[in-house]
Amino acid sequence: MKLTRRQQAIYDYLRSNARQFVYPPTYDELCRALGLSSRGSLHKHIQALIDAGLVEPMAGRQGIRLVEWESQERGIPHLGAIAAGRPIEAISQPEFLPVPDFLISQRPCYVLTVKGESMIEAGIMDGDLVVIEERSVARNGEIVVALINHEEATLKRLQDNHDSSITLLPENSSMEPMTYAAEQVQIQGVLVSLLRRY
Amino acid sequence: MKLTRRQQAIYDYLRSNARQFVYPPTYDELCRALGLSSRGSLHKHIQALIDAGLVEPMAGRQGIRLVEWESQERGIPHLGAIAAGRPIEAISQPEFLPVPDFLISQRPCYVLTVKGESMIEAGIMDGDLVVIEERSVARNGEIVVALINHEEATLKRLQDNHDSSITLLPENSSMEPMTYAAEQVQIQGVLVSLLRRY
DNA sequence: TAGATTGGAGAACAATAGGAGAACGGATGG
DNA sequence: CCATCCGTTCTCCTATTGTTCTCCAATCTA
Repeated sequence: MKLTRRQQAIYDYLRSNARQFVYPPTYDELCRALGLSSRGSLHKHIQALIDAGLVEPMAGRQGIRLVEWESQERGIPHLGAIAAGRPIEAISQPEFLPVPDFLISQRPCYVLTVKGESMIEAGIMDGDLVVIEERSVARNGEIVVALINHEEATLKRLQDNHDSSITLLPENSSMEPMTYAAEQVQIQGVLVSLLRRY
Repeated sequence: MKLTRRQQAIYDYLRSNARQFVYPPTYDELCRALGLSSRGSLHKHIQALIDAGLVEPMAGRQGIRLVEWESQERGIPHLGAIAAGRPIEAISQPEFLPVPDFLISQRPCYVLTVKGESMIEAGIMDGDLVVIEERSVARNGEIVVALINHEEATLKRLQDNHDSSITLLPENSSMEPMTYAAEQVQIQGVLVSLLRRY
């Protein structure tokens, strides 16, 4: 069964913001978060998600509400791999990693696998997992996921030149910094932590 | 069985404040702590937690109350900091970090904070947290916590020269490998993963 | 243009989660 | 034996929550 636009939006919201709610949200809370003023309206959408098997109601029939589909471990989605100069290589079905709280921020996060050596001098190696906070603005010096010309994604240190141009600095002395017009570069997230398995 | 909001909140409270109570708390004490004025109300919630197997009543049937369910994952102990050339600088009271399963090994592990830059070319920076598997033997090429002359601890890559001598390789081109007689070097653990906060 | 679909507002309803408070009975200590 | 303390059980109450309905606007579609 196919979802309507709004149903998809609500489902996406639940998936990416499940972590924000300490306890499973009530309809009222979701309404507020989604900008609705009627529980009845929400209920129709949620019901559609339940019918589609994407969400399930809480066991205790009331007082509390629904739960994310793969409820239990509210992990961070591992969305794919990022290699300098290419779009993010998405995994078809994101895997959810149980990243501990002290390695994530308050806002929605996701995990990417780093491909390549462009940040090697910042201690970010090929194959490392990076936790990225979803954000469209960043401060100078932060390491960001940037989308260039709406197609290439890359992980670089940000340098805002304050003249409508932005320079992305690799941390690899064999690579050159690249400067772009500000409108060519979109910030997609900011590095908050790093995980590496040996 | 899933918990209601209040049950979850009470359970969270018990988990995070278990240490405050020298003796297991009475219902009255819990009521005061939780802002309740009726033991009866509390009892309903506690009973739900008992049914869910999250808490169990004290053996001594009366006078005392419930006990934290011990099976909760405690996490990995953060034992202190390791700086090349010094003993491990222990924290007086180890903090337990909830490290996810995919970042630890089957055997006992602990966490150290890395001080210094001696492994910087292996992507291990000053301030990083390293998860170490407790082990007294290691293979060539593994990164190990080694104790030298029973006093200096250091994190280095291991090279067994197979002639009763061992070389510890820093990953920093401005530092020199050090070679020791095999009996001077004790392996204390092997690096299994790395965590870094930005 | 007419009908169907989608998305939302708001009222009304039934169920219960959550709490208050009283009472009971076992245990304990003097 | 009495005074307490403490877990337990009971009844009663209320605000909140999920649910169902009806009504309406905007958009899509034939």
